Amino acid sequence: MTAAPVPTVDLPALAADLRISVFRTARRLRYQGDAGITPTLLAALATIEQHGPMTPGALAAHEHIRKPTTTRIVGSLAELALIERTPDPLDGRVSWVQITPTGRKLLHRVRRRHDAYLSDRLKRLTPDELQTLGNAAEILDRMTEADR
Amino acid sequence: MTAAPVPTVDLPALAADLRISVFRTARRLRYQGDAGITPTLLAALATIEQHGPMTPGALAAHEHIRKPTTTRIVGSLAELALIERTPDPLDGRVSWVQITPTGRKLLHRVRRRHDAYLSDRLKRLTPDELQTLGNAAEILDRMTEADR
DNA sequence: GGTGATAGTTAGCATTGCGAACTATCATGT
DNA sequence: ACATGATAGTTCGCAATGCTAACTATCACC
Repeated sequence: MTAAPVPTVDLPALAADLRISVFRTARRLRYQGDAGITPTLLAALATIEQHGPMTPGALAAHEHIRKPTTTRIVGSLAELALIERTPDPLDGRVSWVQITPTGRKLLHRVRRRHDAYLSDRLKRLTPDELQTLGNAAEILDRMTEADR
Repeated sequence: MTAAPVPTVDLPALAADLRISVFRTARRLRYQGDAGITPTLLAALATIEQHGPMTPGALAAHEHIRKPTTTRIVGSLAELALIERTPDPLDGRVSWVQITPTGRKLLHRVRRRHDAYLSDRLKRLTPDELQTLGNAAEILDRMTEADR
């Protein structure tokens, strides 16, 4: 299945294909996902764990979402006791959010066992294909991170 | 950049990573560029063009969406004059939708030049990385198509 | 002609993104 | 000290997009 090297890549075509593939896959994942947590919250929680304590503003920048959206996400995560908010002692405007043990546990549990839909489908792929998807995930992350 | 072959693939971890990456990328794409038609409508329109005249039910199956969602999408596309509905002459329950010249024009225009955001970012990648993304798109399509 | 299956619609809900406008706090210049 | 403007976060309301449940209309079949 490994295609021969391509001399010239058709960028617009790749862009169109990728857009539709990613969009459709995301739609499926949103509604097939179990995990007990929505993709939006999961992504935010993962970011908070990965970067340690951070302000809502920093979270917004990382997730590429606007501040009002962040407010709601942080509120939801806090209500689920997955994160904790503490006010900044020096600057009364800012607050800090960090993951709680509960949040960490959920995150790890989700990572380990709760992705049945996706895992089932991944199981049918070859190691090469899995490798490709892993690399692609990393590339997508880097790509969408690149404009700040 | 090409990682060494991995003996055992951590499937759940890959699933979690992929879920988050795809989700975040989709979110970025949804709110970037465009100006004219939403990703949902675009994907549906592309399917209708690709498969020729089809019933709303067939569209639902293809896009993996439910019938009420299809009703709304078809309604929106028809209102924009991008598709046309005609009743089935033999079966009073079914109707057929097909793309109009206007719809085809929009679709092609969008394909050609509306992906500036994505193309810009793709431009910064190496040919290897582009190849990986192209392969990944194909794998994702195959993977999400596989359960009907 | 009655019964159950099928195609599509309507109604209502939840999630998740946005922008505009607001509050509270801080920093700065006079 | 204090007005002015910048910054962090919130509230509000809107729009898109998915769902389920329940409905209508039509068909297929005995």
